Amino acid sequence: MAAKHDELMALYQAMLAHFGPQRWWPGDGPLEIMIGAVLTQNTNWANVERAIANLRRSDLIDVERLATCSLPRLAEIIRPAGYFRVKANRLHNLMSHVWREYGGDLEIFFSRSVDSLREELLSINGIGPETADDIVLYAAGKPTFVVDAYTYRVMVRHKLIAEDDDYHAIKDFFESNLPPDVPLYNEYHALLVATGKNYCRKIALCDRCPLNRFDHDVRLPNRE
DNA sequence: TGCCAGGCCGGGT
DNA sequence: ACCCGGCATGGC
Repeated sequence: MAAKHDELMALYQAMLAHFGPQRWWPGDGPLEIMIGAVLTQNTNWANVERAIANLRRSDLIDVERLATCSLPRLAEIIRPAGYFRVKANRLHNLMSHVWREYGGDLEIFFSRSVDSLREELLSINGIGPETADDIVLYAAGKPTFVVDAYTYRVMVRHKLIAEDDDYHAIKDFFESNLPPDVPLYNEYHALLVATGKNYCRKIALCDRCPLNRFDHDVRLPNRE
């Protein structure tokens, strides 16, 4: 436990020293964070920002209006985010749930244990483990560790996890070796994203990838 | 020009 | 229990 904790903190400090504080989530308020979490599924954040700007222009940063907006109209508004018909459904599912069950009151929705909130989010069609954890950590401000493609890429590259570890195994590795500290989980995930963007995508090619320079530039722990 | 981006679901084996 | 195709825009 202690050894893994130290390695994880060394990685954290290396990333922080190189990239500086990321100050996530790059969105305004809990509701926009929830919206962004859905829209950014497998999608570049720049496109998500356009979609959110459209929602603002249409005065749709609102649980009730999102829950009652027609799907074709919602889809057209979020078009720049890609997968727009799928995401219109997912956004609608999420907002309808919060509207129906909590009258759109996020404070009430978030007033429960991490596990209870996470399970409830996962029960909504279109909300998978990463989107649920994004919402729990960044919108609700509760300690859950977010795992995504960049997390996997960085952690496998440094042999801190196995290639066939699944979402829960990776999440559990962090949570078992770090204290449940919200600011730490927040910044850690954001730094993994900043770092992961600079790693080549195909692990098999990594040894010859020029971006391996980050092993030295950043002085990330590099276990051979 | 083709590849990539902060997933998730549903159907087939 | 896996494996896979589908979903889609915009930037480099």
